Amino acid sequence: MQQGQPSPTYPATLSEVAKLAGVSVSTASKAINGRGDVAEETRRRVVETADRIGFTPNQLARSLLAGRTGTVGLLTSDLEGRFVLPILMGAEDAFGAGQVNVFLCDARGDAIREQHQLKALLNRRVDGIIVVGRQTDARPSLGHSLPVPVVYAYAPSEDPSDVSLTPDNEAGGRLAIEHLITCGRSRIGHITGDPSYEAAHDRARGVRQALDAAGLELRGEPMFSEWSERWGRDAAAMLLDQHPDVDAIACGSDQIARGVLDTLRDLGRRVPEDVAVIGYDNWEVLTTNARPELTSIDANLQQLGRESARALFQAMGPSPAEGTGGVRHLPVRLVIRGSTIARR
Amino acid sequence: MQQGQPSPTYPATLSEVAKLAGVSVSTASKAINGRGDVAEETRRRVVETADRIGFTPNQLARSLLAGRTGTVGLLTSDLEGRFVLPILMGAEDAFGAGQVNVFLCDARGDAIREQHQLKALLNRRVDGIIVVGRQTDARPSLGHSLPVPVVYAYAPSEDPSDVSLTPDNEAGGRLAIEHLITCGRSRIGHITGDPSYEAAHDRARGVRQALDAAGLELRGEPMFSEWSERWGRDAAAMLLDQHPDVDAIACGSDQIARGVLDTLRDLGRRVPEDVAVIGYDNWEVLTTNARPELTSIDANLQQLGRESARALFQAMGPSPAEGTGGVRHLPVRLVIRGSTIARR
DNA sequence: GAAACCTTCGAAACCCTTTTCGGGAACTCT
DNA sequence: AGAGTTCCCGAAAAGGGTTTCGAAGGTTTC
Repeated sequence: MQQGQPSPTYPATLSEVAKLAGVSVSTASKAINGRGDVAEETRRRVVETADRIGFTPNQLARSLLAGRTGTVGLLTSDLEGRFVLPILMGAEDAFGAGQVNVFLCDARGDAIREQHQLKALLNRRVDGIIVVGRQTDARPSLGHSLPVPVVYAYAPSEDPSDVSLTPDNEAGGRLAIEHLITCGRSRIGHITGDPSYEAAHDRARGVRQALDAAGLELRGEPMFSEWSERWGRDAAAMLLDQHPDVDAIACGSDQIARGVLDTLRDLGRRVPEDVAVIGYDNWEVLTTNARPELTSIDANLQQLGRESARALFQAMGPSPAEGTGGVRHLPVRLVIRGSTIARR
Repeated sequence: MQQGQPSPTYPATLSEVAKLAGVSVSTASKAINGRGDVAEETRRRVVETADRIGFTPNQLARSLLAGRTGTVGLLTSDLEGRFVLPILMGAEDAFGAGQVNVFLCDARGDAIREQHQLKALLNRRVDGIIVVGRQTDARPSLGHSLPVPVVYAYAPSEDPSDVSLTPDNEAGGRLAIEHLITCGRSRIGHITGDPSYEAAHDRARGVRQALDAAGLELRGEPMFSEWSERWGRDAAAMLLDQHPDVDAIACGSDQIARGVLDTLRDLGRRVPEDVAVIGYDNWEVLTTNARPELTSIDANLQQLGRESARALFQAMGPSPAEGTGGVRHLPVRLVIRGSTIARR
């Protein structure tokens, strides 16, 4: 079935519309785009014809002429897409759906591949590029010899004259501790992840700052290892062994927090009555299914995406607004659930 | 700093290369693309010049002429990207990185928005479209009046003459049960998710088939509700209450399996010694951090992406190979971990 | 020496749309 | 009636590359 039937071809071209309407291509163009002087009757006839045969202008030809394509490249090395997808959605929002389309390229963490993808994007004449990393550690700049503006999201560029947007992890650490203090806690431990991630140190620094500000001391040292539930379980056991009096644990990720919750349950400590627990990332699949549900810090990634898109848009515009370079740290948000405040 | 310095412009055009090399544009084109008759010495000179000024052909112009753009649209309504990203990566693999670029559009589950995005993709003259759903339930076809081929991945099209690729959930259900039987289990329960998902029923059907084939009976009925840990916990409690003798539980998702594991632990049942547990999806963040690590069924999504890309490529080619329509169910894979076989 | 042939290069058309500019027709004013 | 306006419309160029075809020049053959 269906065979032999030629697949429909692309919509008619402007010249076909013009021929059918009995005008020249230039008149047809002007009639459709509402530009120039075209008699009302002619315009109506052209538009009608265009509608009838389903004419839509070829963006390729339009882009070639205009020098702008209305496309943006999203160059990522975030294999899982936990960061890149909210950012993509935010970008789509900011650009207005359908106005700008996004080429998504995954460099798989490979610098060679990244160069390759970059070149492909430039050959397609994208109007701008957003680079999304998978860590908040600074990454090498793509350089300033590119013909289009670049915005670095999540992972900032090493070059301070680039435009970078990244979540404010330090503020996140502070926010977590301030919340715990508000909940009446004072004997607080901190279990976090891989020490090779700057995010871990930034959050730990925020934790310290908030504790200092409140005149409190951390129970033990911040515990670094890896971003896993397993480590969360093990670390919680160690922490409770050395500091049995802790009444709150701030965690560097939701995964770690899940592990911490497991250990607390195993040891018969009630959450949040005996020990409050707060996670980080607000990864819903983990937070909303925990027992009890997990309070967490949300990095507002979709917002980050919107802001990145806005910054790029700004840089793509006619007046690129000098001096906007540097790393912008975007605010994070506390999401309160049952692991820090008992359900009434 | 940096201000006043004009941002670098796009690379030189072919005519500039031609002028510098002292030849015509047509000769330059032929020299660079290795076509036509060009003297070796001339070719060398042109290529050298092109390299020197960093010439790369403008894909827009090339596409306009060729009628093919080397771009593909990925139209998704999978908000979380759990399915779309492996598929995207598989597609990139199959196309060859840099050869084909992918426009990723998120329709947010809105049909109007989908039409909008579709139109935008067609105006950009994509060579083909992959539609990715977030469920394996059949979805409305985009129709056959499109100028480019369409492949439906994960969510098949309702129209059997469309090309659809989806994981074989029935086989997955069978595979899970066969594995449990191999592990020596015979008193098996099945806890699964939202009954409005066809995937839940397909998997349950596979479970039945494998049990029938082995002459076994399911303990109780398959339990449907939602794809959450919470439901997994509650359902496991109910199942163990009514059928205390179960020695294995097949779960409809990894989230449910995590909940089941929690309840088993609370009730003091050892896993896998007393009760074996198997999940579904092989969502690594959940499976590898469970206690014990969770055996699961992997839908091979990256493979699905590769196959989708291949199918699209085939359909995009000169001989679209009639009669390839219909739903292809791709094989799934068992990933064995500690929740079904005790560590030695 | 002329005819036939080969090699190499360039002019021009083409893809599709937008925009500029000029010209024709109708109309108004003196 | 002739000059000056106004109103529409179309020819042409531009954007950057590819391809076809013909021409120029040199070489071989009779």
